[in-house]
Amino acid sequence: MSDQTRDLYLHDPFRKDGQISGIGDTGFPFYSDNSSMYNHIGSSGHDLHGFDPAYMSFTEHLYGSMDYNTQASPFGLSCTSSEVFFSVDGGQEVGGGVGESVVTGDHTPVAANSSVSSSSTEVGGDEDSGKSKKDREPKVSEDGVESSKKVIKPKKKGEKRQREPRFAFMTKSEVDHLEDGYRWRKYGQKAVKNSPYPRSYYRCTTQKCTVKKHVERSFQDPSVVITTYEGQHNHQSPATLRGNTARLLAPTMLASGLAAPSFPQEMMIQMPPTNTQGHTSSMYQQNLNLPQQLQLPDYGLLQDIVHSFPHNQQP
DNA sequence: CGCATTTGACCCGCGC
DNA sequence: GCGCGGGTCAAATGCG
Repeated sequence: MSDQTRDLYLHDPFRKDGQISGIGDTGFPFYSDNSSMYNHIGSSGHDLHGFDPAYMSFTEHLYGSMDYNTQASPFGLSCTSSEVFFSVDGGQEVGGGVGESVVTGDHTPVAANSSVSSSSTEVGGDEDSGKSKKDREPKVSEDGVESSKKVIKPKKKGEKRQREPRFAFMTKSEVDHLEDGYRWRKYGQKAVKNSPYPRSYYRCTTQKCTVKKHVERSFQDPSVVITTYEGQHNHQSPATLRGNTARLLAPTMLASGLAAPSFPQEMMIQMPPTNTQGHTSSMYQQNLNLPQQLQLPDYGLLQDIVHSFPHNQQP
């Protein structure tokens, strides 16, 4: 292959339809809307500089309006500081798919733009999306003997597997699995190509909740954990039920523009300051992938944040 | 004992 | 069509 850098992107969990999303030097994969307002970021080479302002705005707003004492952090993660890089895969089909990827120096991950073109409009599906493999049934031979191996569930042809909207963000943390107020069960782990660190797959343990997330560590910057959420909780966070109601932003909402938010508001609820496990999580906002017609519900903070970004998405 | 994690195998989509 | 990589399943195992 011509360039090694490209190889780094191969493990991009967001890669879809052959398109590779950009990744910063931490290997963080981002979907980004090519038509988004951050394209300039992607083309500035060492983009930290180019992106910094937006990044600062984002975090500043976060902490400006958030009760920092609660150690609240976006996404309800127990983090103490917050540099957050996150990206959303809203599943919106975006015209023109020229992706740009950026590699930056040092360990500051930087957004890279690429086309999102997330194939299937991910939003369309309800809870069943992404479950195409779910209905596996034990293979039973004609005489009723179950074959040892797993089986294929009947699935309609041409029925493309749909995915829930996803968003990802990076967190500087020593622990892989960040506490976010929900209960998760790990259901798989896979080695990530070109990375010494495995990716872990978690599923919300609440019944009927189909939210999943994967967590992997950046191989470029092992201190950075990349968390990708997929789906929408249909229940309240256990933390919430325990009486914690500090509100946080929903990245989802940022992502949104989506027909339906990927996450309920509960997602923004902060849980108790649980960062006792050594997260130093600073979260890096890497790439905000805002749809053009961003419709912001009444999430004041969110609006602030959004407004802090360059305004070239105005019609 | 019940629940969570580990882990190898399998399925699927995609690129070649 | 084949191979690869991502994602998921489920039996085995571990733990409180």
